[in-house]
Amino acid sequence: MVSVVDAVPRVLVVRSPGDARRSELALPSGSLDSALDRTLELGLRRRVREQAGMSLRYVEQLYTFGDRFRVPTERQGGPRVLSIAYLALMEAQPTVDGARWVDWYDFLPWEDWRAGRPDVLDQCIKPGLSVWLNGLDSKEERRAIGARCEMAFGFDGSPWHGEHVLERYEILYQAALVAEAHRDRDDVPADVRRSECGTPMAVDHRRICATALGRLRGKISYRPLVFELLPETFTLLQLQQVVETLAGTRLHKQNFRRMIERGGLVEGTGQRAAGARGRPAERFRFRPEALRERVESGVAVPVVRR
Amino acid sequence: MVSVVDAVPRVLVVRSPGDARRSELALPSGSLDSALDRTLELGLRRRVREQAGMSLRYVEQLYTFGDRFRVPTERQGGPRVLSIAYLALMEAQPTVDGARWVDWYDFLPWEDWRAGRPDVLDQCIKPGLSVWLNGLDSKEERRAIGARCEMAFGFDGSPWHGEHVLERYEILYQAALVAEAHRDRDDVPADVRRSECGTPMAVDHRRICATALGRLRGKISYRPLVFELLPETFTLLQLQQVVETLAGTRLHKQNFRRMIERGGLVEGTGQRAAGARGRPAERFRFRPEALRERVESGVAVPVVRR
DNA sequence: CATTTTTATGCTCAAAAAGAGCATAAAGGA
DNA sequence: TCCTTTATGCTCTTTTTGAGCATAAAAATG
Repeated sequence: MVSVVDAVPRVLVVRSPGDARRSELALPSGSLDSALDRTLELGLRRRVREQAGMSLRYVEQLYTFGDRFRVPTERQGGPRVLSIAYLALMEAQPTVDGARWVDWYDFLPWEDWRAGRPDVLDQCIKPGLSVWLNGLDSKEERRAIGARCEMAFGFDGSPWHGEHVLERYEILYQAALVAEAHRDRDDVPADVRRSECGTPMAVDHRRICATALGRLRGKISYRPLVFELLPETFTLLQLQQVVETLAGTRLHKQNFRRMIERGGLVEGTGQRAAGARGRPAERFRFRPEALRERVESGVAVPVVRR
Repeated sequence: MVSVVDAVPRVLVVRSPGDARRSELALPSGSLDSALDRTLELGLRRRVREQAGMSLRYVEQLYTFGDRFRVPTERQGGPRVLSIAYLALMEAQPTVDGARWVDWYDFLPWEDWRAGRPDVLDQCIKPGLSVWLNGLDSKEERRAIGARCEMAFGFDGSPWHGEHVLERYEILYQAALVAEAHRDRDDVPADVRRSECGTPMAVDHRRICATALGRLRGKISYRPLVFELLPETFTLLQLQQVVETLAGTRLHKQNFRRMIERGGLVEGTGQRAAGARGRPAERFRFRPEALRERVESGVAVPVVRR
């Protein structure tokens, strides 16, 4: 469950059950009630309604995670657990009991380029990956994995691909630069406790967050998802900030406005927003009819039109 | 499992188990062996290796299907079945026993626009949907669903969106224009046996095919998936035909060539293809290093660059 | 063998879109 | 009043797209 407030992307987390000393931050979860739930998505909605009193609007299935020993109970002979992760977009709502909205980038700080290149990249990740690479046995492996790191993190002039979030997390996990790797694996020597990046989460929930952010970044450019995160009417600056927040980068204001307006996804209401700092902005609303008019985005697929 | 041969997209199907009279075409499937398989994907690969003697290259998780009564055994009190569908791309290989490569568009004929607007659209689908719409009770519902049909099938000037494959299948299923609807549901009067479109499949496998085609169409434009379906070296016409085959539409040859070459994803080998009809074409090969140089596709996300 | 057909490939031209930034408008605060 | 801040309009250049003409190099045809 994701929302955006004040230019901060927020994800709903709870304290993981279990003993308090080792309690970790976790995504809300629960098991499927075969008898009650006609579909997986309806089951999810029912659970959220009952437990958090919220009714979800936009929901999409993200990925099914099923690696062995993914959850600790499997190590003690428990059954194989499959987790079907869903992504829900919403306006922020007050939370009940243990649940909190937490800045998504607390968990993935290297993904936030809005204030320029994030410090953690040069302070922790680049040196950490170097150490890891040098520790690898085969020269061939060093070269291949080094290239993979370059591509993923945009080192040495490689471009940064916003949507490769999962790839970056996987690398950090393998390099034991996230705390979860130390927790889960035996092969990390205790003295190699390298600087760890970002706030850890329970089980593989940080991987799920990374999957979700990557999916979202890939999708905002060709699907009108952002409007799920905004109120009924909004200014173009609000819209821009939500996109910036998810994309993790700054946008060119005038050109953003031009594209939005040309796309026709949005229409002015004539009202202006009050209370802000400078000149008041016009309020816009999403125009779902636009979806019917819009043409294919068509990147690199030049169709013949007669 | 998908391959492309001679400009025909092919999907591997088997005869569904069960008694021969009611035998249907089905996608290959099997259940997870918790003990053997460390990850879901490895389990899939093992199964394909053992049962079909093929080793898969590109594999991606598609979707997890979990509606109640999706498989018939659930109606007789059987356990809830979750199916985690995967999409694999490969060069066509000889098949074993019951397995066959079947033209994907046999199952989804309305998706193939390569030879112009498919007949089935005007002959079956448009009239069939009209009958269905007129049979709906509320006027409001007729209007809303009518608009959804227009958008999905591009009636009345709405543009055709290649990747909305699943949406179209869902509509046809609800309108009982595919045989599966008659098989699964009780609410379809037997006398309303409207003309049915395409070859039916077992269980919800045609829905899975639709999901896969939609995913593939959405993804080919920004990920180099096509090369998984091609041999080591290939001509630009072959490459174009594979894209056309998946996109279900014709492309502009010269511009396609220009885009491919500008993208740098491909490099000439200097060899020329023999045996063809006209002037022999140069053979190209995929250039994975290009991924490192490529910039973001960036549709509608105008980043500020300093 | 000359001619036709077929496919490959190079190149041009106009229209549309993207990238960058200047200029003016309209508010609040010092 | 003047300064700061945000909104919005507009220009200008560079790229990218969409369309199609022209030529090259093979096989097919007569």
